[in-house]
Amino acid sequence: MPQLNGGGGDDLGANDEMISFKDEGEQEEKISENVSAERDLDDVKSSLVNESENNSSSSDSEQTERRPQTRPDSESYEKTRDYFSEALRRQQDGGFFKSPHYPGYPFLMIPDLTNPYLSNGSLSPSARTYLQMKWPLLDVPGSAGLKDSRSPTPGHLSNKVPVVQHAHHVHPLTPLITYSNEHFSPGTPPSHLSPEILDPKTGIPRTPHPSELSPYYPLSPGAVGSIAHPLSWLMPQQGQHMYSIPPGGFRHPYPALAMNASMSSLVSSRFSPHMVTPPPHSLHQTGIPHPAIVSPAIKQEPSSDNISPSMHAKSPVPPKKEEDKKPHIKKPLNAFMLYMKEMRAKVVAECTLKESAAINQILGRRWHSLSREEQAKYYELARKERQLHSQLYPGWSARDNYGKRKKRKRENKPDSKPEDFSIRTKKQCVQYLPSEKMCDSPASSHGSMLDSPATPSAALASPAAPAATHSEQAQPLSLTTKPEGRMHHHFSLPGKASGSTSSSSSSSSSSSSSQPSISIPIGTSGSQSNTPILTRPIPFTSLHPSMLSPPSPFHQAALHSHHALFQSQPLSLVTKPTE
DNA sequence: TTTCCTTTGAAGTAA
DNA sequence: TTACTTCAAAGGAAA
Repeated sequence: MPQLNGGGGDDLGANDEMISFKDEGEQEEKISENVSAERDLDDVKSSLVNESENNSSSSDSEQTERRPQTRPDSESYEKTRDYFSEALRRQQDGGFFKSPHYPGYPFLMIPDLTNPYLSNGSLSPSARTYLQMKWPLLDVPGSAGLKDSRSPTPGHLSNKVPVVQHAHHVHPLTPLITYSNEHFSPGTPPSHLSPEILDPKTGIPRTPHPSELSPYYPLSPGAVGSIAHPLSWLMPQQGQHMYSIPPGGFRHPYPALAMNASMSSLVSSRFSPHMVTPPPHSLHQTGIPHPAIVSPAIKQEPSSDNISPSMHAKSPVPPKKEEDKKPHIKKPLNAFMLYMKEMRAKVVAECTLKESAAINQILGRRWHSLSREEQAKYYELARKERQLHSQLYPGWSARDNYGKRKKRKRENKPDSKPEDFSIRTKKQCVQYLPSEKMCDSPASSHGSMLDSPATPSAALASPAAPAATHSEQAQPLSLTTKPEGRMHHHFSLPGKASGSTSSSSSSSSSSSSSQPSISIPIGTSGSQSNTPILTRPIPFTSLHPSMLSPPSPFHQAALHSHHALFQSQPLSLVTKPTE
């Protein structure tokens, strides 16, 4: 098991985030991955060709058209974020991470800047990218960056899937750039790096109008004039603050001073000037969003009672008004979210599915099918994101976002029996994954959490709950059926159960079981419960046959086909009486 | 137009 | 410490 950095206190997600599982299908998966990698490599190549073609032509008019001048901030940076995610994916698929140099760090997170050169003496692409991110004005050999003055912007991205890839420009930490990729995007250099843009019609370089900065600096309509200088981020003494500081958010008077060296190096390229001198108030002066910031205008999440007391206390402006201006700082993405962002497009392309719920189910299974190394890189990314986020918003707390989203109607109705899952599940189990579209994840065939009885609990182990308790591991695989109508086939596995799953379970449990559904035990947080009582109903048809429980002939057939898997695991069939 | 769905993980709260 | 809740992304579906 790869050890991540010895696991210090701040090393969230390192050792304990490893999900250890393996099954007999892993080899096969690897093979297919290699094939896929080759294919993706070809994609990268072709995309690069397309990119140059697009660059040389003014054919991005379509993209330009779909790029509103006053694009919502969030959209812009989300696109950019996607862009990076996609780029990251391609870079990975391109084999960049196929052979991690550091077993303990299977995911090469940060190039060794002290030696950002490849063995042959050339500057590694990632290092180049990083250098450019770190020192945007640094003229890095290799043309990786500055040539991008004309490179496509996030606006070139399609709505769903980034079209243009800059795989060779993108740093593996691209998800981290989400907090500032508008400004430091390697593939989309900020305007201060390329003060000239090409007139799409004439091709003549010209100074962009502020409104044209939106792809890079998605400005809120009223904030355009706030930009003092394109290089203001490098000139804090006269520039504006690029990143919004949550009202009352900074409890640390000098957030930048709280940075550790590594983080400051990581962050400095993007944030330091602004971190050093927090703005006098919460307003995002430039309107330049941080990816983690959602303008209230975009995401209406009102009610003054949502504002943290500290915000009330520290802000002279009335809560109502402040609320309007207060940016919504989003939570940093966790590992799975990063993975989702990266893989969603792929899954969508493969499966022709569009419903995110279904996609997410697949992604969830794929997530479990990932090797430890693959997961590790996402955990590491997530860790970096959290670090970066915490450095960016030292005073921010996840609690700040509590109540900003409409509470889901879920959970046990007060008048319903808490243990009655079948009654509790009001909503229909959507047939997310039609059988003919069982574009399944490797998980189902290569050892998803369900298919890996060998080490199921390990596969389900949460980073937060690194090692499933012994009791969990020892728990027999139980199949629980519920008779009739609201029958649930509880395919109970010993498992992880992230604490969050309780919420998921709650929401899921609101699913009606008019269709047979399979319930994956969620328990609670890995070490929290030894008894997987709670189950998460999964749409019956959304599951791979291997995930089906035996009661029905179909289930049995499926089970039979996977008997080998189950043979290795204690199996108990439990019929739950109707309650 | 808003919320739900669905996933996992992180972080928060309550007991 | 444990158990539970909320939110992060995504976008079609449903209300």
